[in-house]
Amino acid sequence: MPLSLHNTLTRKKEVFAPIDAKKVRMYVCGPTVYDFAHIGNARPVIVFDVLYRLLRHVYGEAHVRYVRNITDVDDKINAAAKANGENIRDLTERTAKEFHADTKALLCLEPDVEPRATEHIAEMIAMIERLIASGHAYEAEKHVLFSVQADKDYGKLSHRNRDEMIAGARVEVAPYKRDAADFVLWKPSPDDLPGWDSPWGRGRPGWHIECSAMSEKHLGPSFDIHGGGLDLIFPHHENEIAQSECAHGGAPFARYWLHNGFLMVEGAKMSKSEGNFRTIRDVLGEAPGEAARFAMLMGHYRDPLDWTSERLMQAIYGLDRFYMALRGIDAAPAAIPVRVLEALDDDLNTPLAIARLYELLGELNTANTTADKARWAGELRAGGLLLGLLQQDSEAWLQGETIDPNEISDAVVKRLEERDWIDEQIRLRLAARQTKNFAEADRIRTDLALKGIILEDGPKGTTWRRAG
RNA sequence: GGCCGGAUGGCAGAGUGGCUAUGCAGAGGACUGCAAAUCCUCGUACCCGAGUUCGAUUCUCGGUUCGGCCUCCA
Repeated sequence: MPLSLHNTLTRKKEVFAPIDAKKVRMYVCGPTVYDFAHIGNARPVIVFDVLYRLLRHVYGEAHVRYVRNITDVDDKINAAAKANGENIRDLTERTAKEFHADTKALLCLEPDVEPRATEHIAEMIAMIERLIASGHAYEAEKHVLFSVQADKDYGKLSHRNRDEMIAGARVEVAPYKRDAADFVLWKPSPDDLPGWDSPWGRGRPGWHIECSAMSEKHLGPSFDIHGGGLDLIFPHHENEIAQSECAHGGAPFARYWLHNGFLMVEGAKMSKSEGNFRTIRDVLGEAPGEAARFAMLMGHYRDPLDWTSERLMQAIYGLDRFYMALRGIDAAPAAIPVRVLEALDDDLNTPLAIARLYELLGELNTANTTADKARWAGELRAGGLLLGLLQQDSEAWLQGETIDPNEISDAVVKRLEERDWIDEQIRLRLAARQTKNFAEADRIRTDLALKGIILEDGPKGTTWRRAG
């Protein structure tokens, strides 16, 4: 079954066919680095990571190029830097670093290229000049504006026409605009804000132009997939299309547009005033990154997703079951199971893919022979691969984070001591059981349970894990 | 006001014009010194109304409701 993706451009599911199968190209709008990323920002990062993994599987790792930008020039950044009295550059560097730590914890692969807006100012200026030359943009009072009337295709992504846009009550018409729908490509910067010399004076770019300039540089004028949040369809992506296609003499920009749905927290829209604002860092304090990732993929990427503690608990419990079943089994190498691939091929149906993983779990748990167990464990591991799940060691998941012996710290020493202590308790309990002193054995079990350690007696001896 | 997307059992969440989703929770059973894990068995479903059809949760229309976007804001 071929890979099919829902294309916002046509509002239909279409079979995916890249321009060049040897060079599949994807661009995803990345973060504006002014503060910790929130859990809503994590959604596209995880979703498109799954798509990236899938594309690499289908076309080969060397034949996929994934570009995700970092917006490091923006009015929100300027405002945030002013608010904390921080140097703008320091703020963007620090925030970008935190973002990388977050994505790593969420088990996302790094994009092939992560261009920054401030490093592509020259490309943006060049593109703006081309737009002016071709009559699609004009200068007015040190601003450069894109002329919507000059683009007959304007509105094809969001499916709205110019009149409908003007009908919106919230349009504010700047006096220098020829048309209310025109948007800024370049605007003047005062001395206390970031700015670059340009043919129109010292200034900074408008929001949309960076993606057009960076995608052109790193992927070429036409490429395969462009992704981002649903809220970016209009105006951001619509304007990107306008800029790029007009700058490229009408050559089609991205062919498949993918948009992930919105995220709510505990049934309500996430906002600082509601008190339910949740950063990725907050979530990582509540659960391991793999659980957050699993929780995110439990919903289909285009549907709204309600981020609740209940969902996170279910994800943790689900991973507990998978890793418990995989524990102690030497998984046989396996290809990605067809049933999982099929689910993902159908417009990234991750909830169905997860259901298929549960089917494999059932097979594993009911397998009778060592060979069968090895086989199903292998399929399960392989099935988790494209989802970025089930790749770690079972003990590491069940007993807490892995301990890096190279990292000597009080915390690590304490954890190692705790492990020795637990092993000792298990030995004592075993001795008690052998003399049928069950009261003592149960006392040890209860004692550990109170500390969140669950003992499990198996045919090969007693193992332990932390309670979810 | 305009454009768009949802609505499935207690919860999460797939899918289909007639036939088991899957997971959690719940009920019963097996196994077990206890526990954990696992296995087996069992309820409860497709927002409302009309239409198309032999038959609709699945298609069409209308309604209700939730959510998103409507210009510098992820």
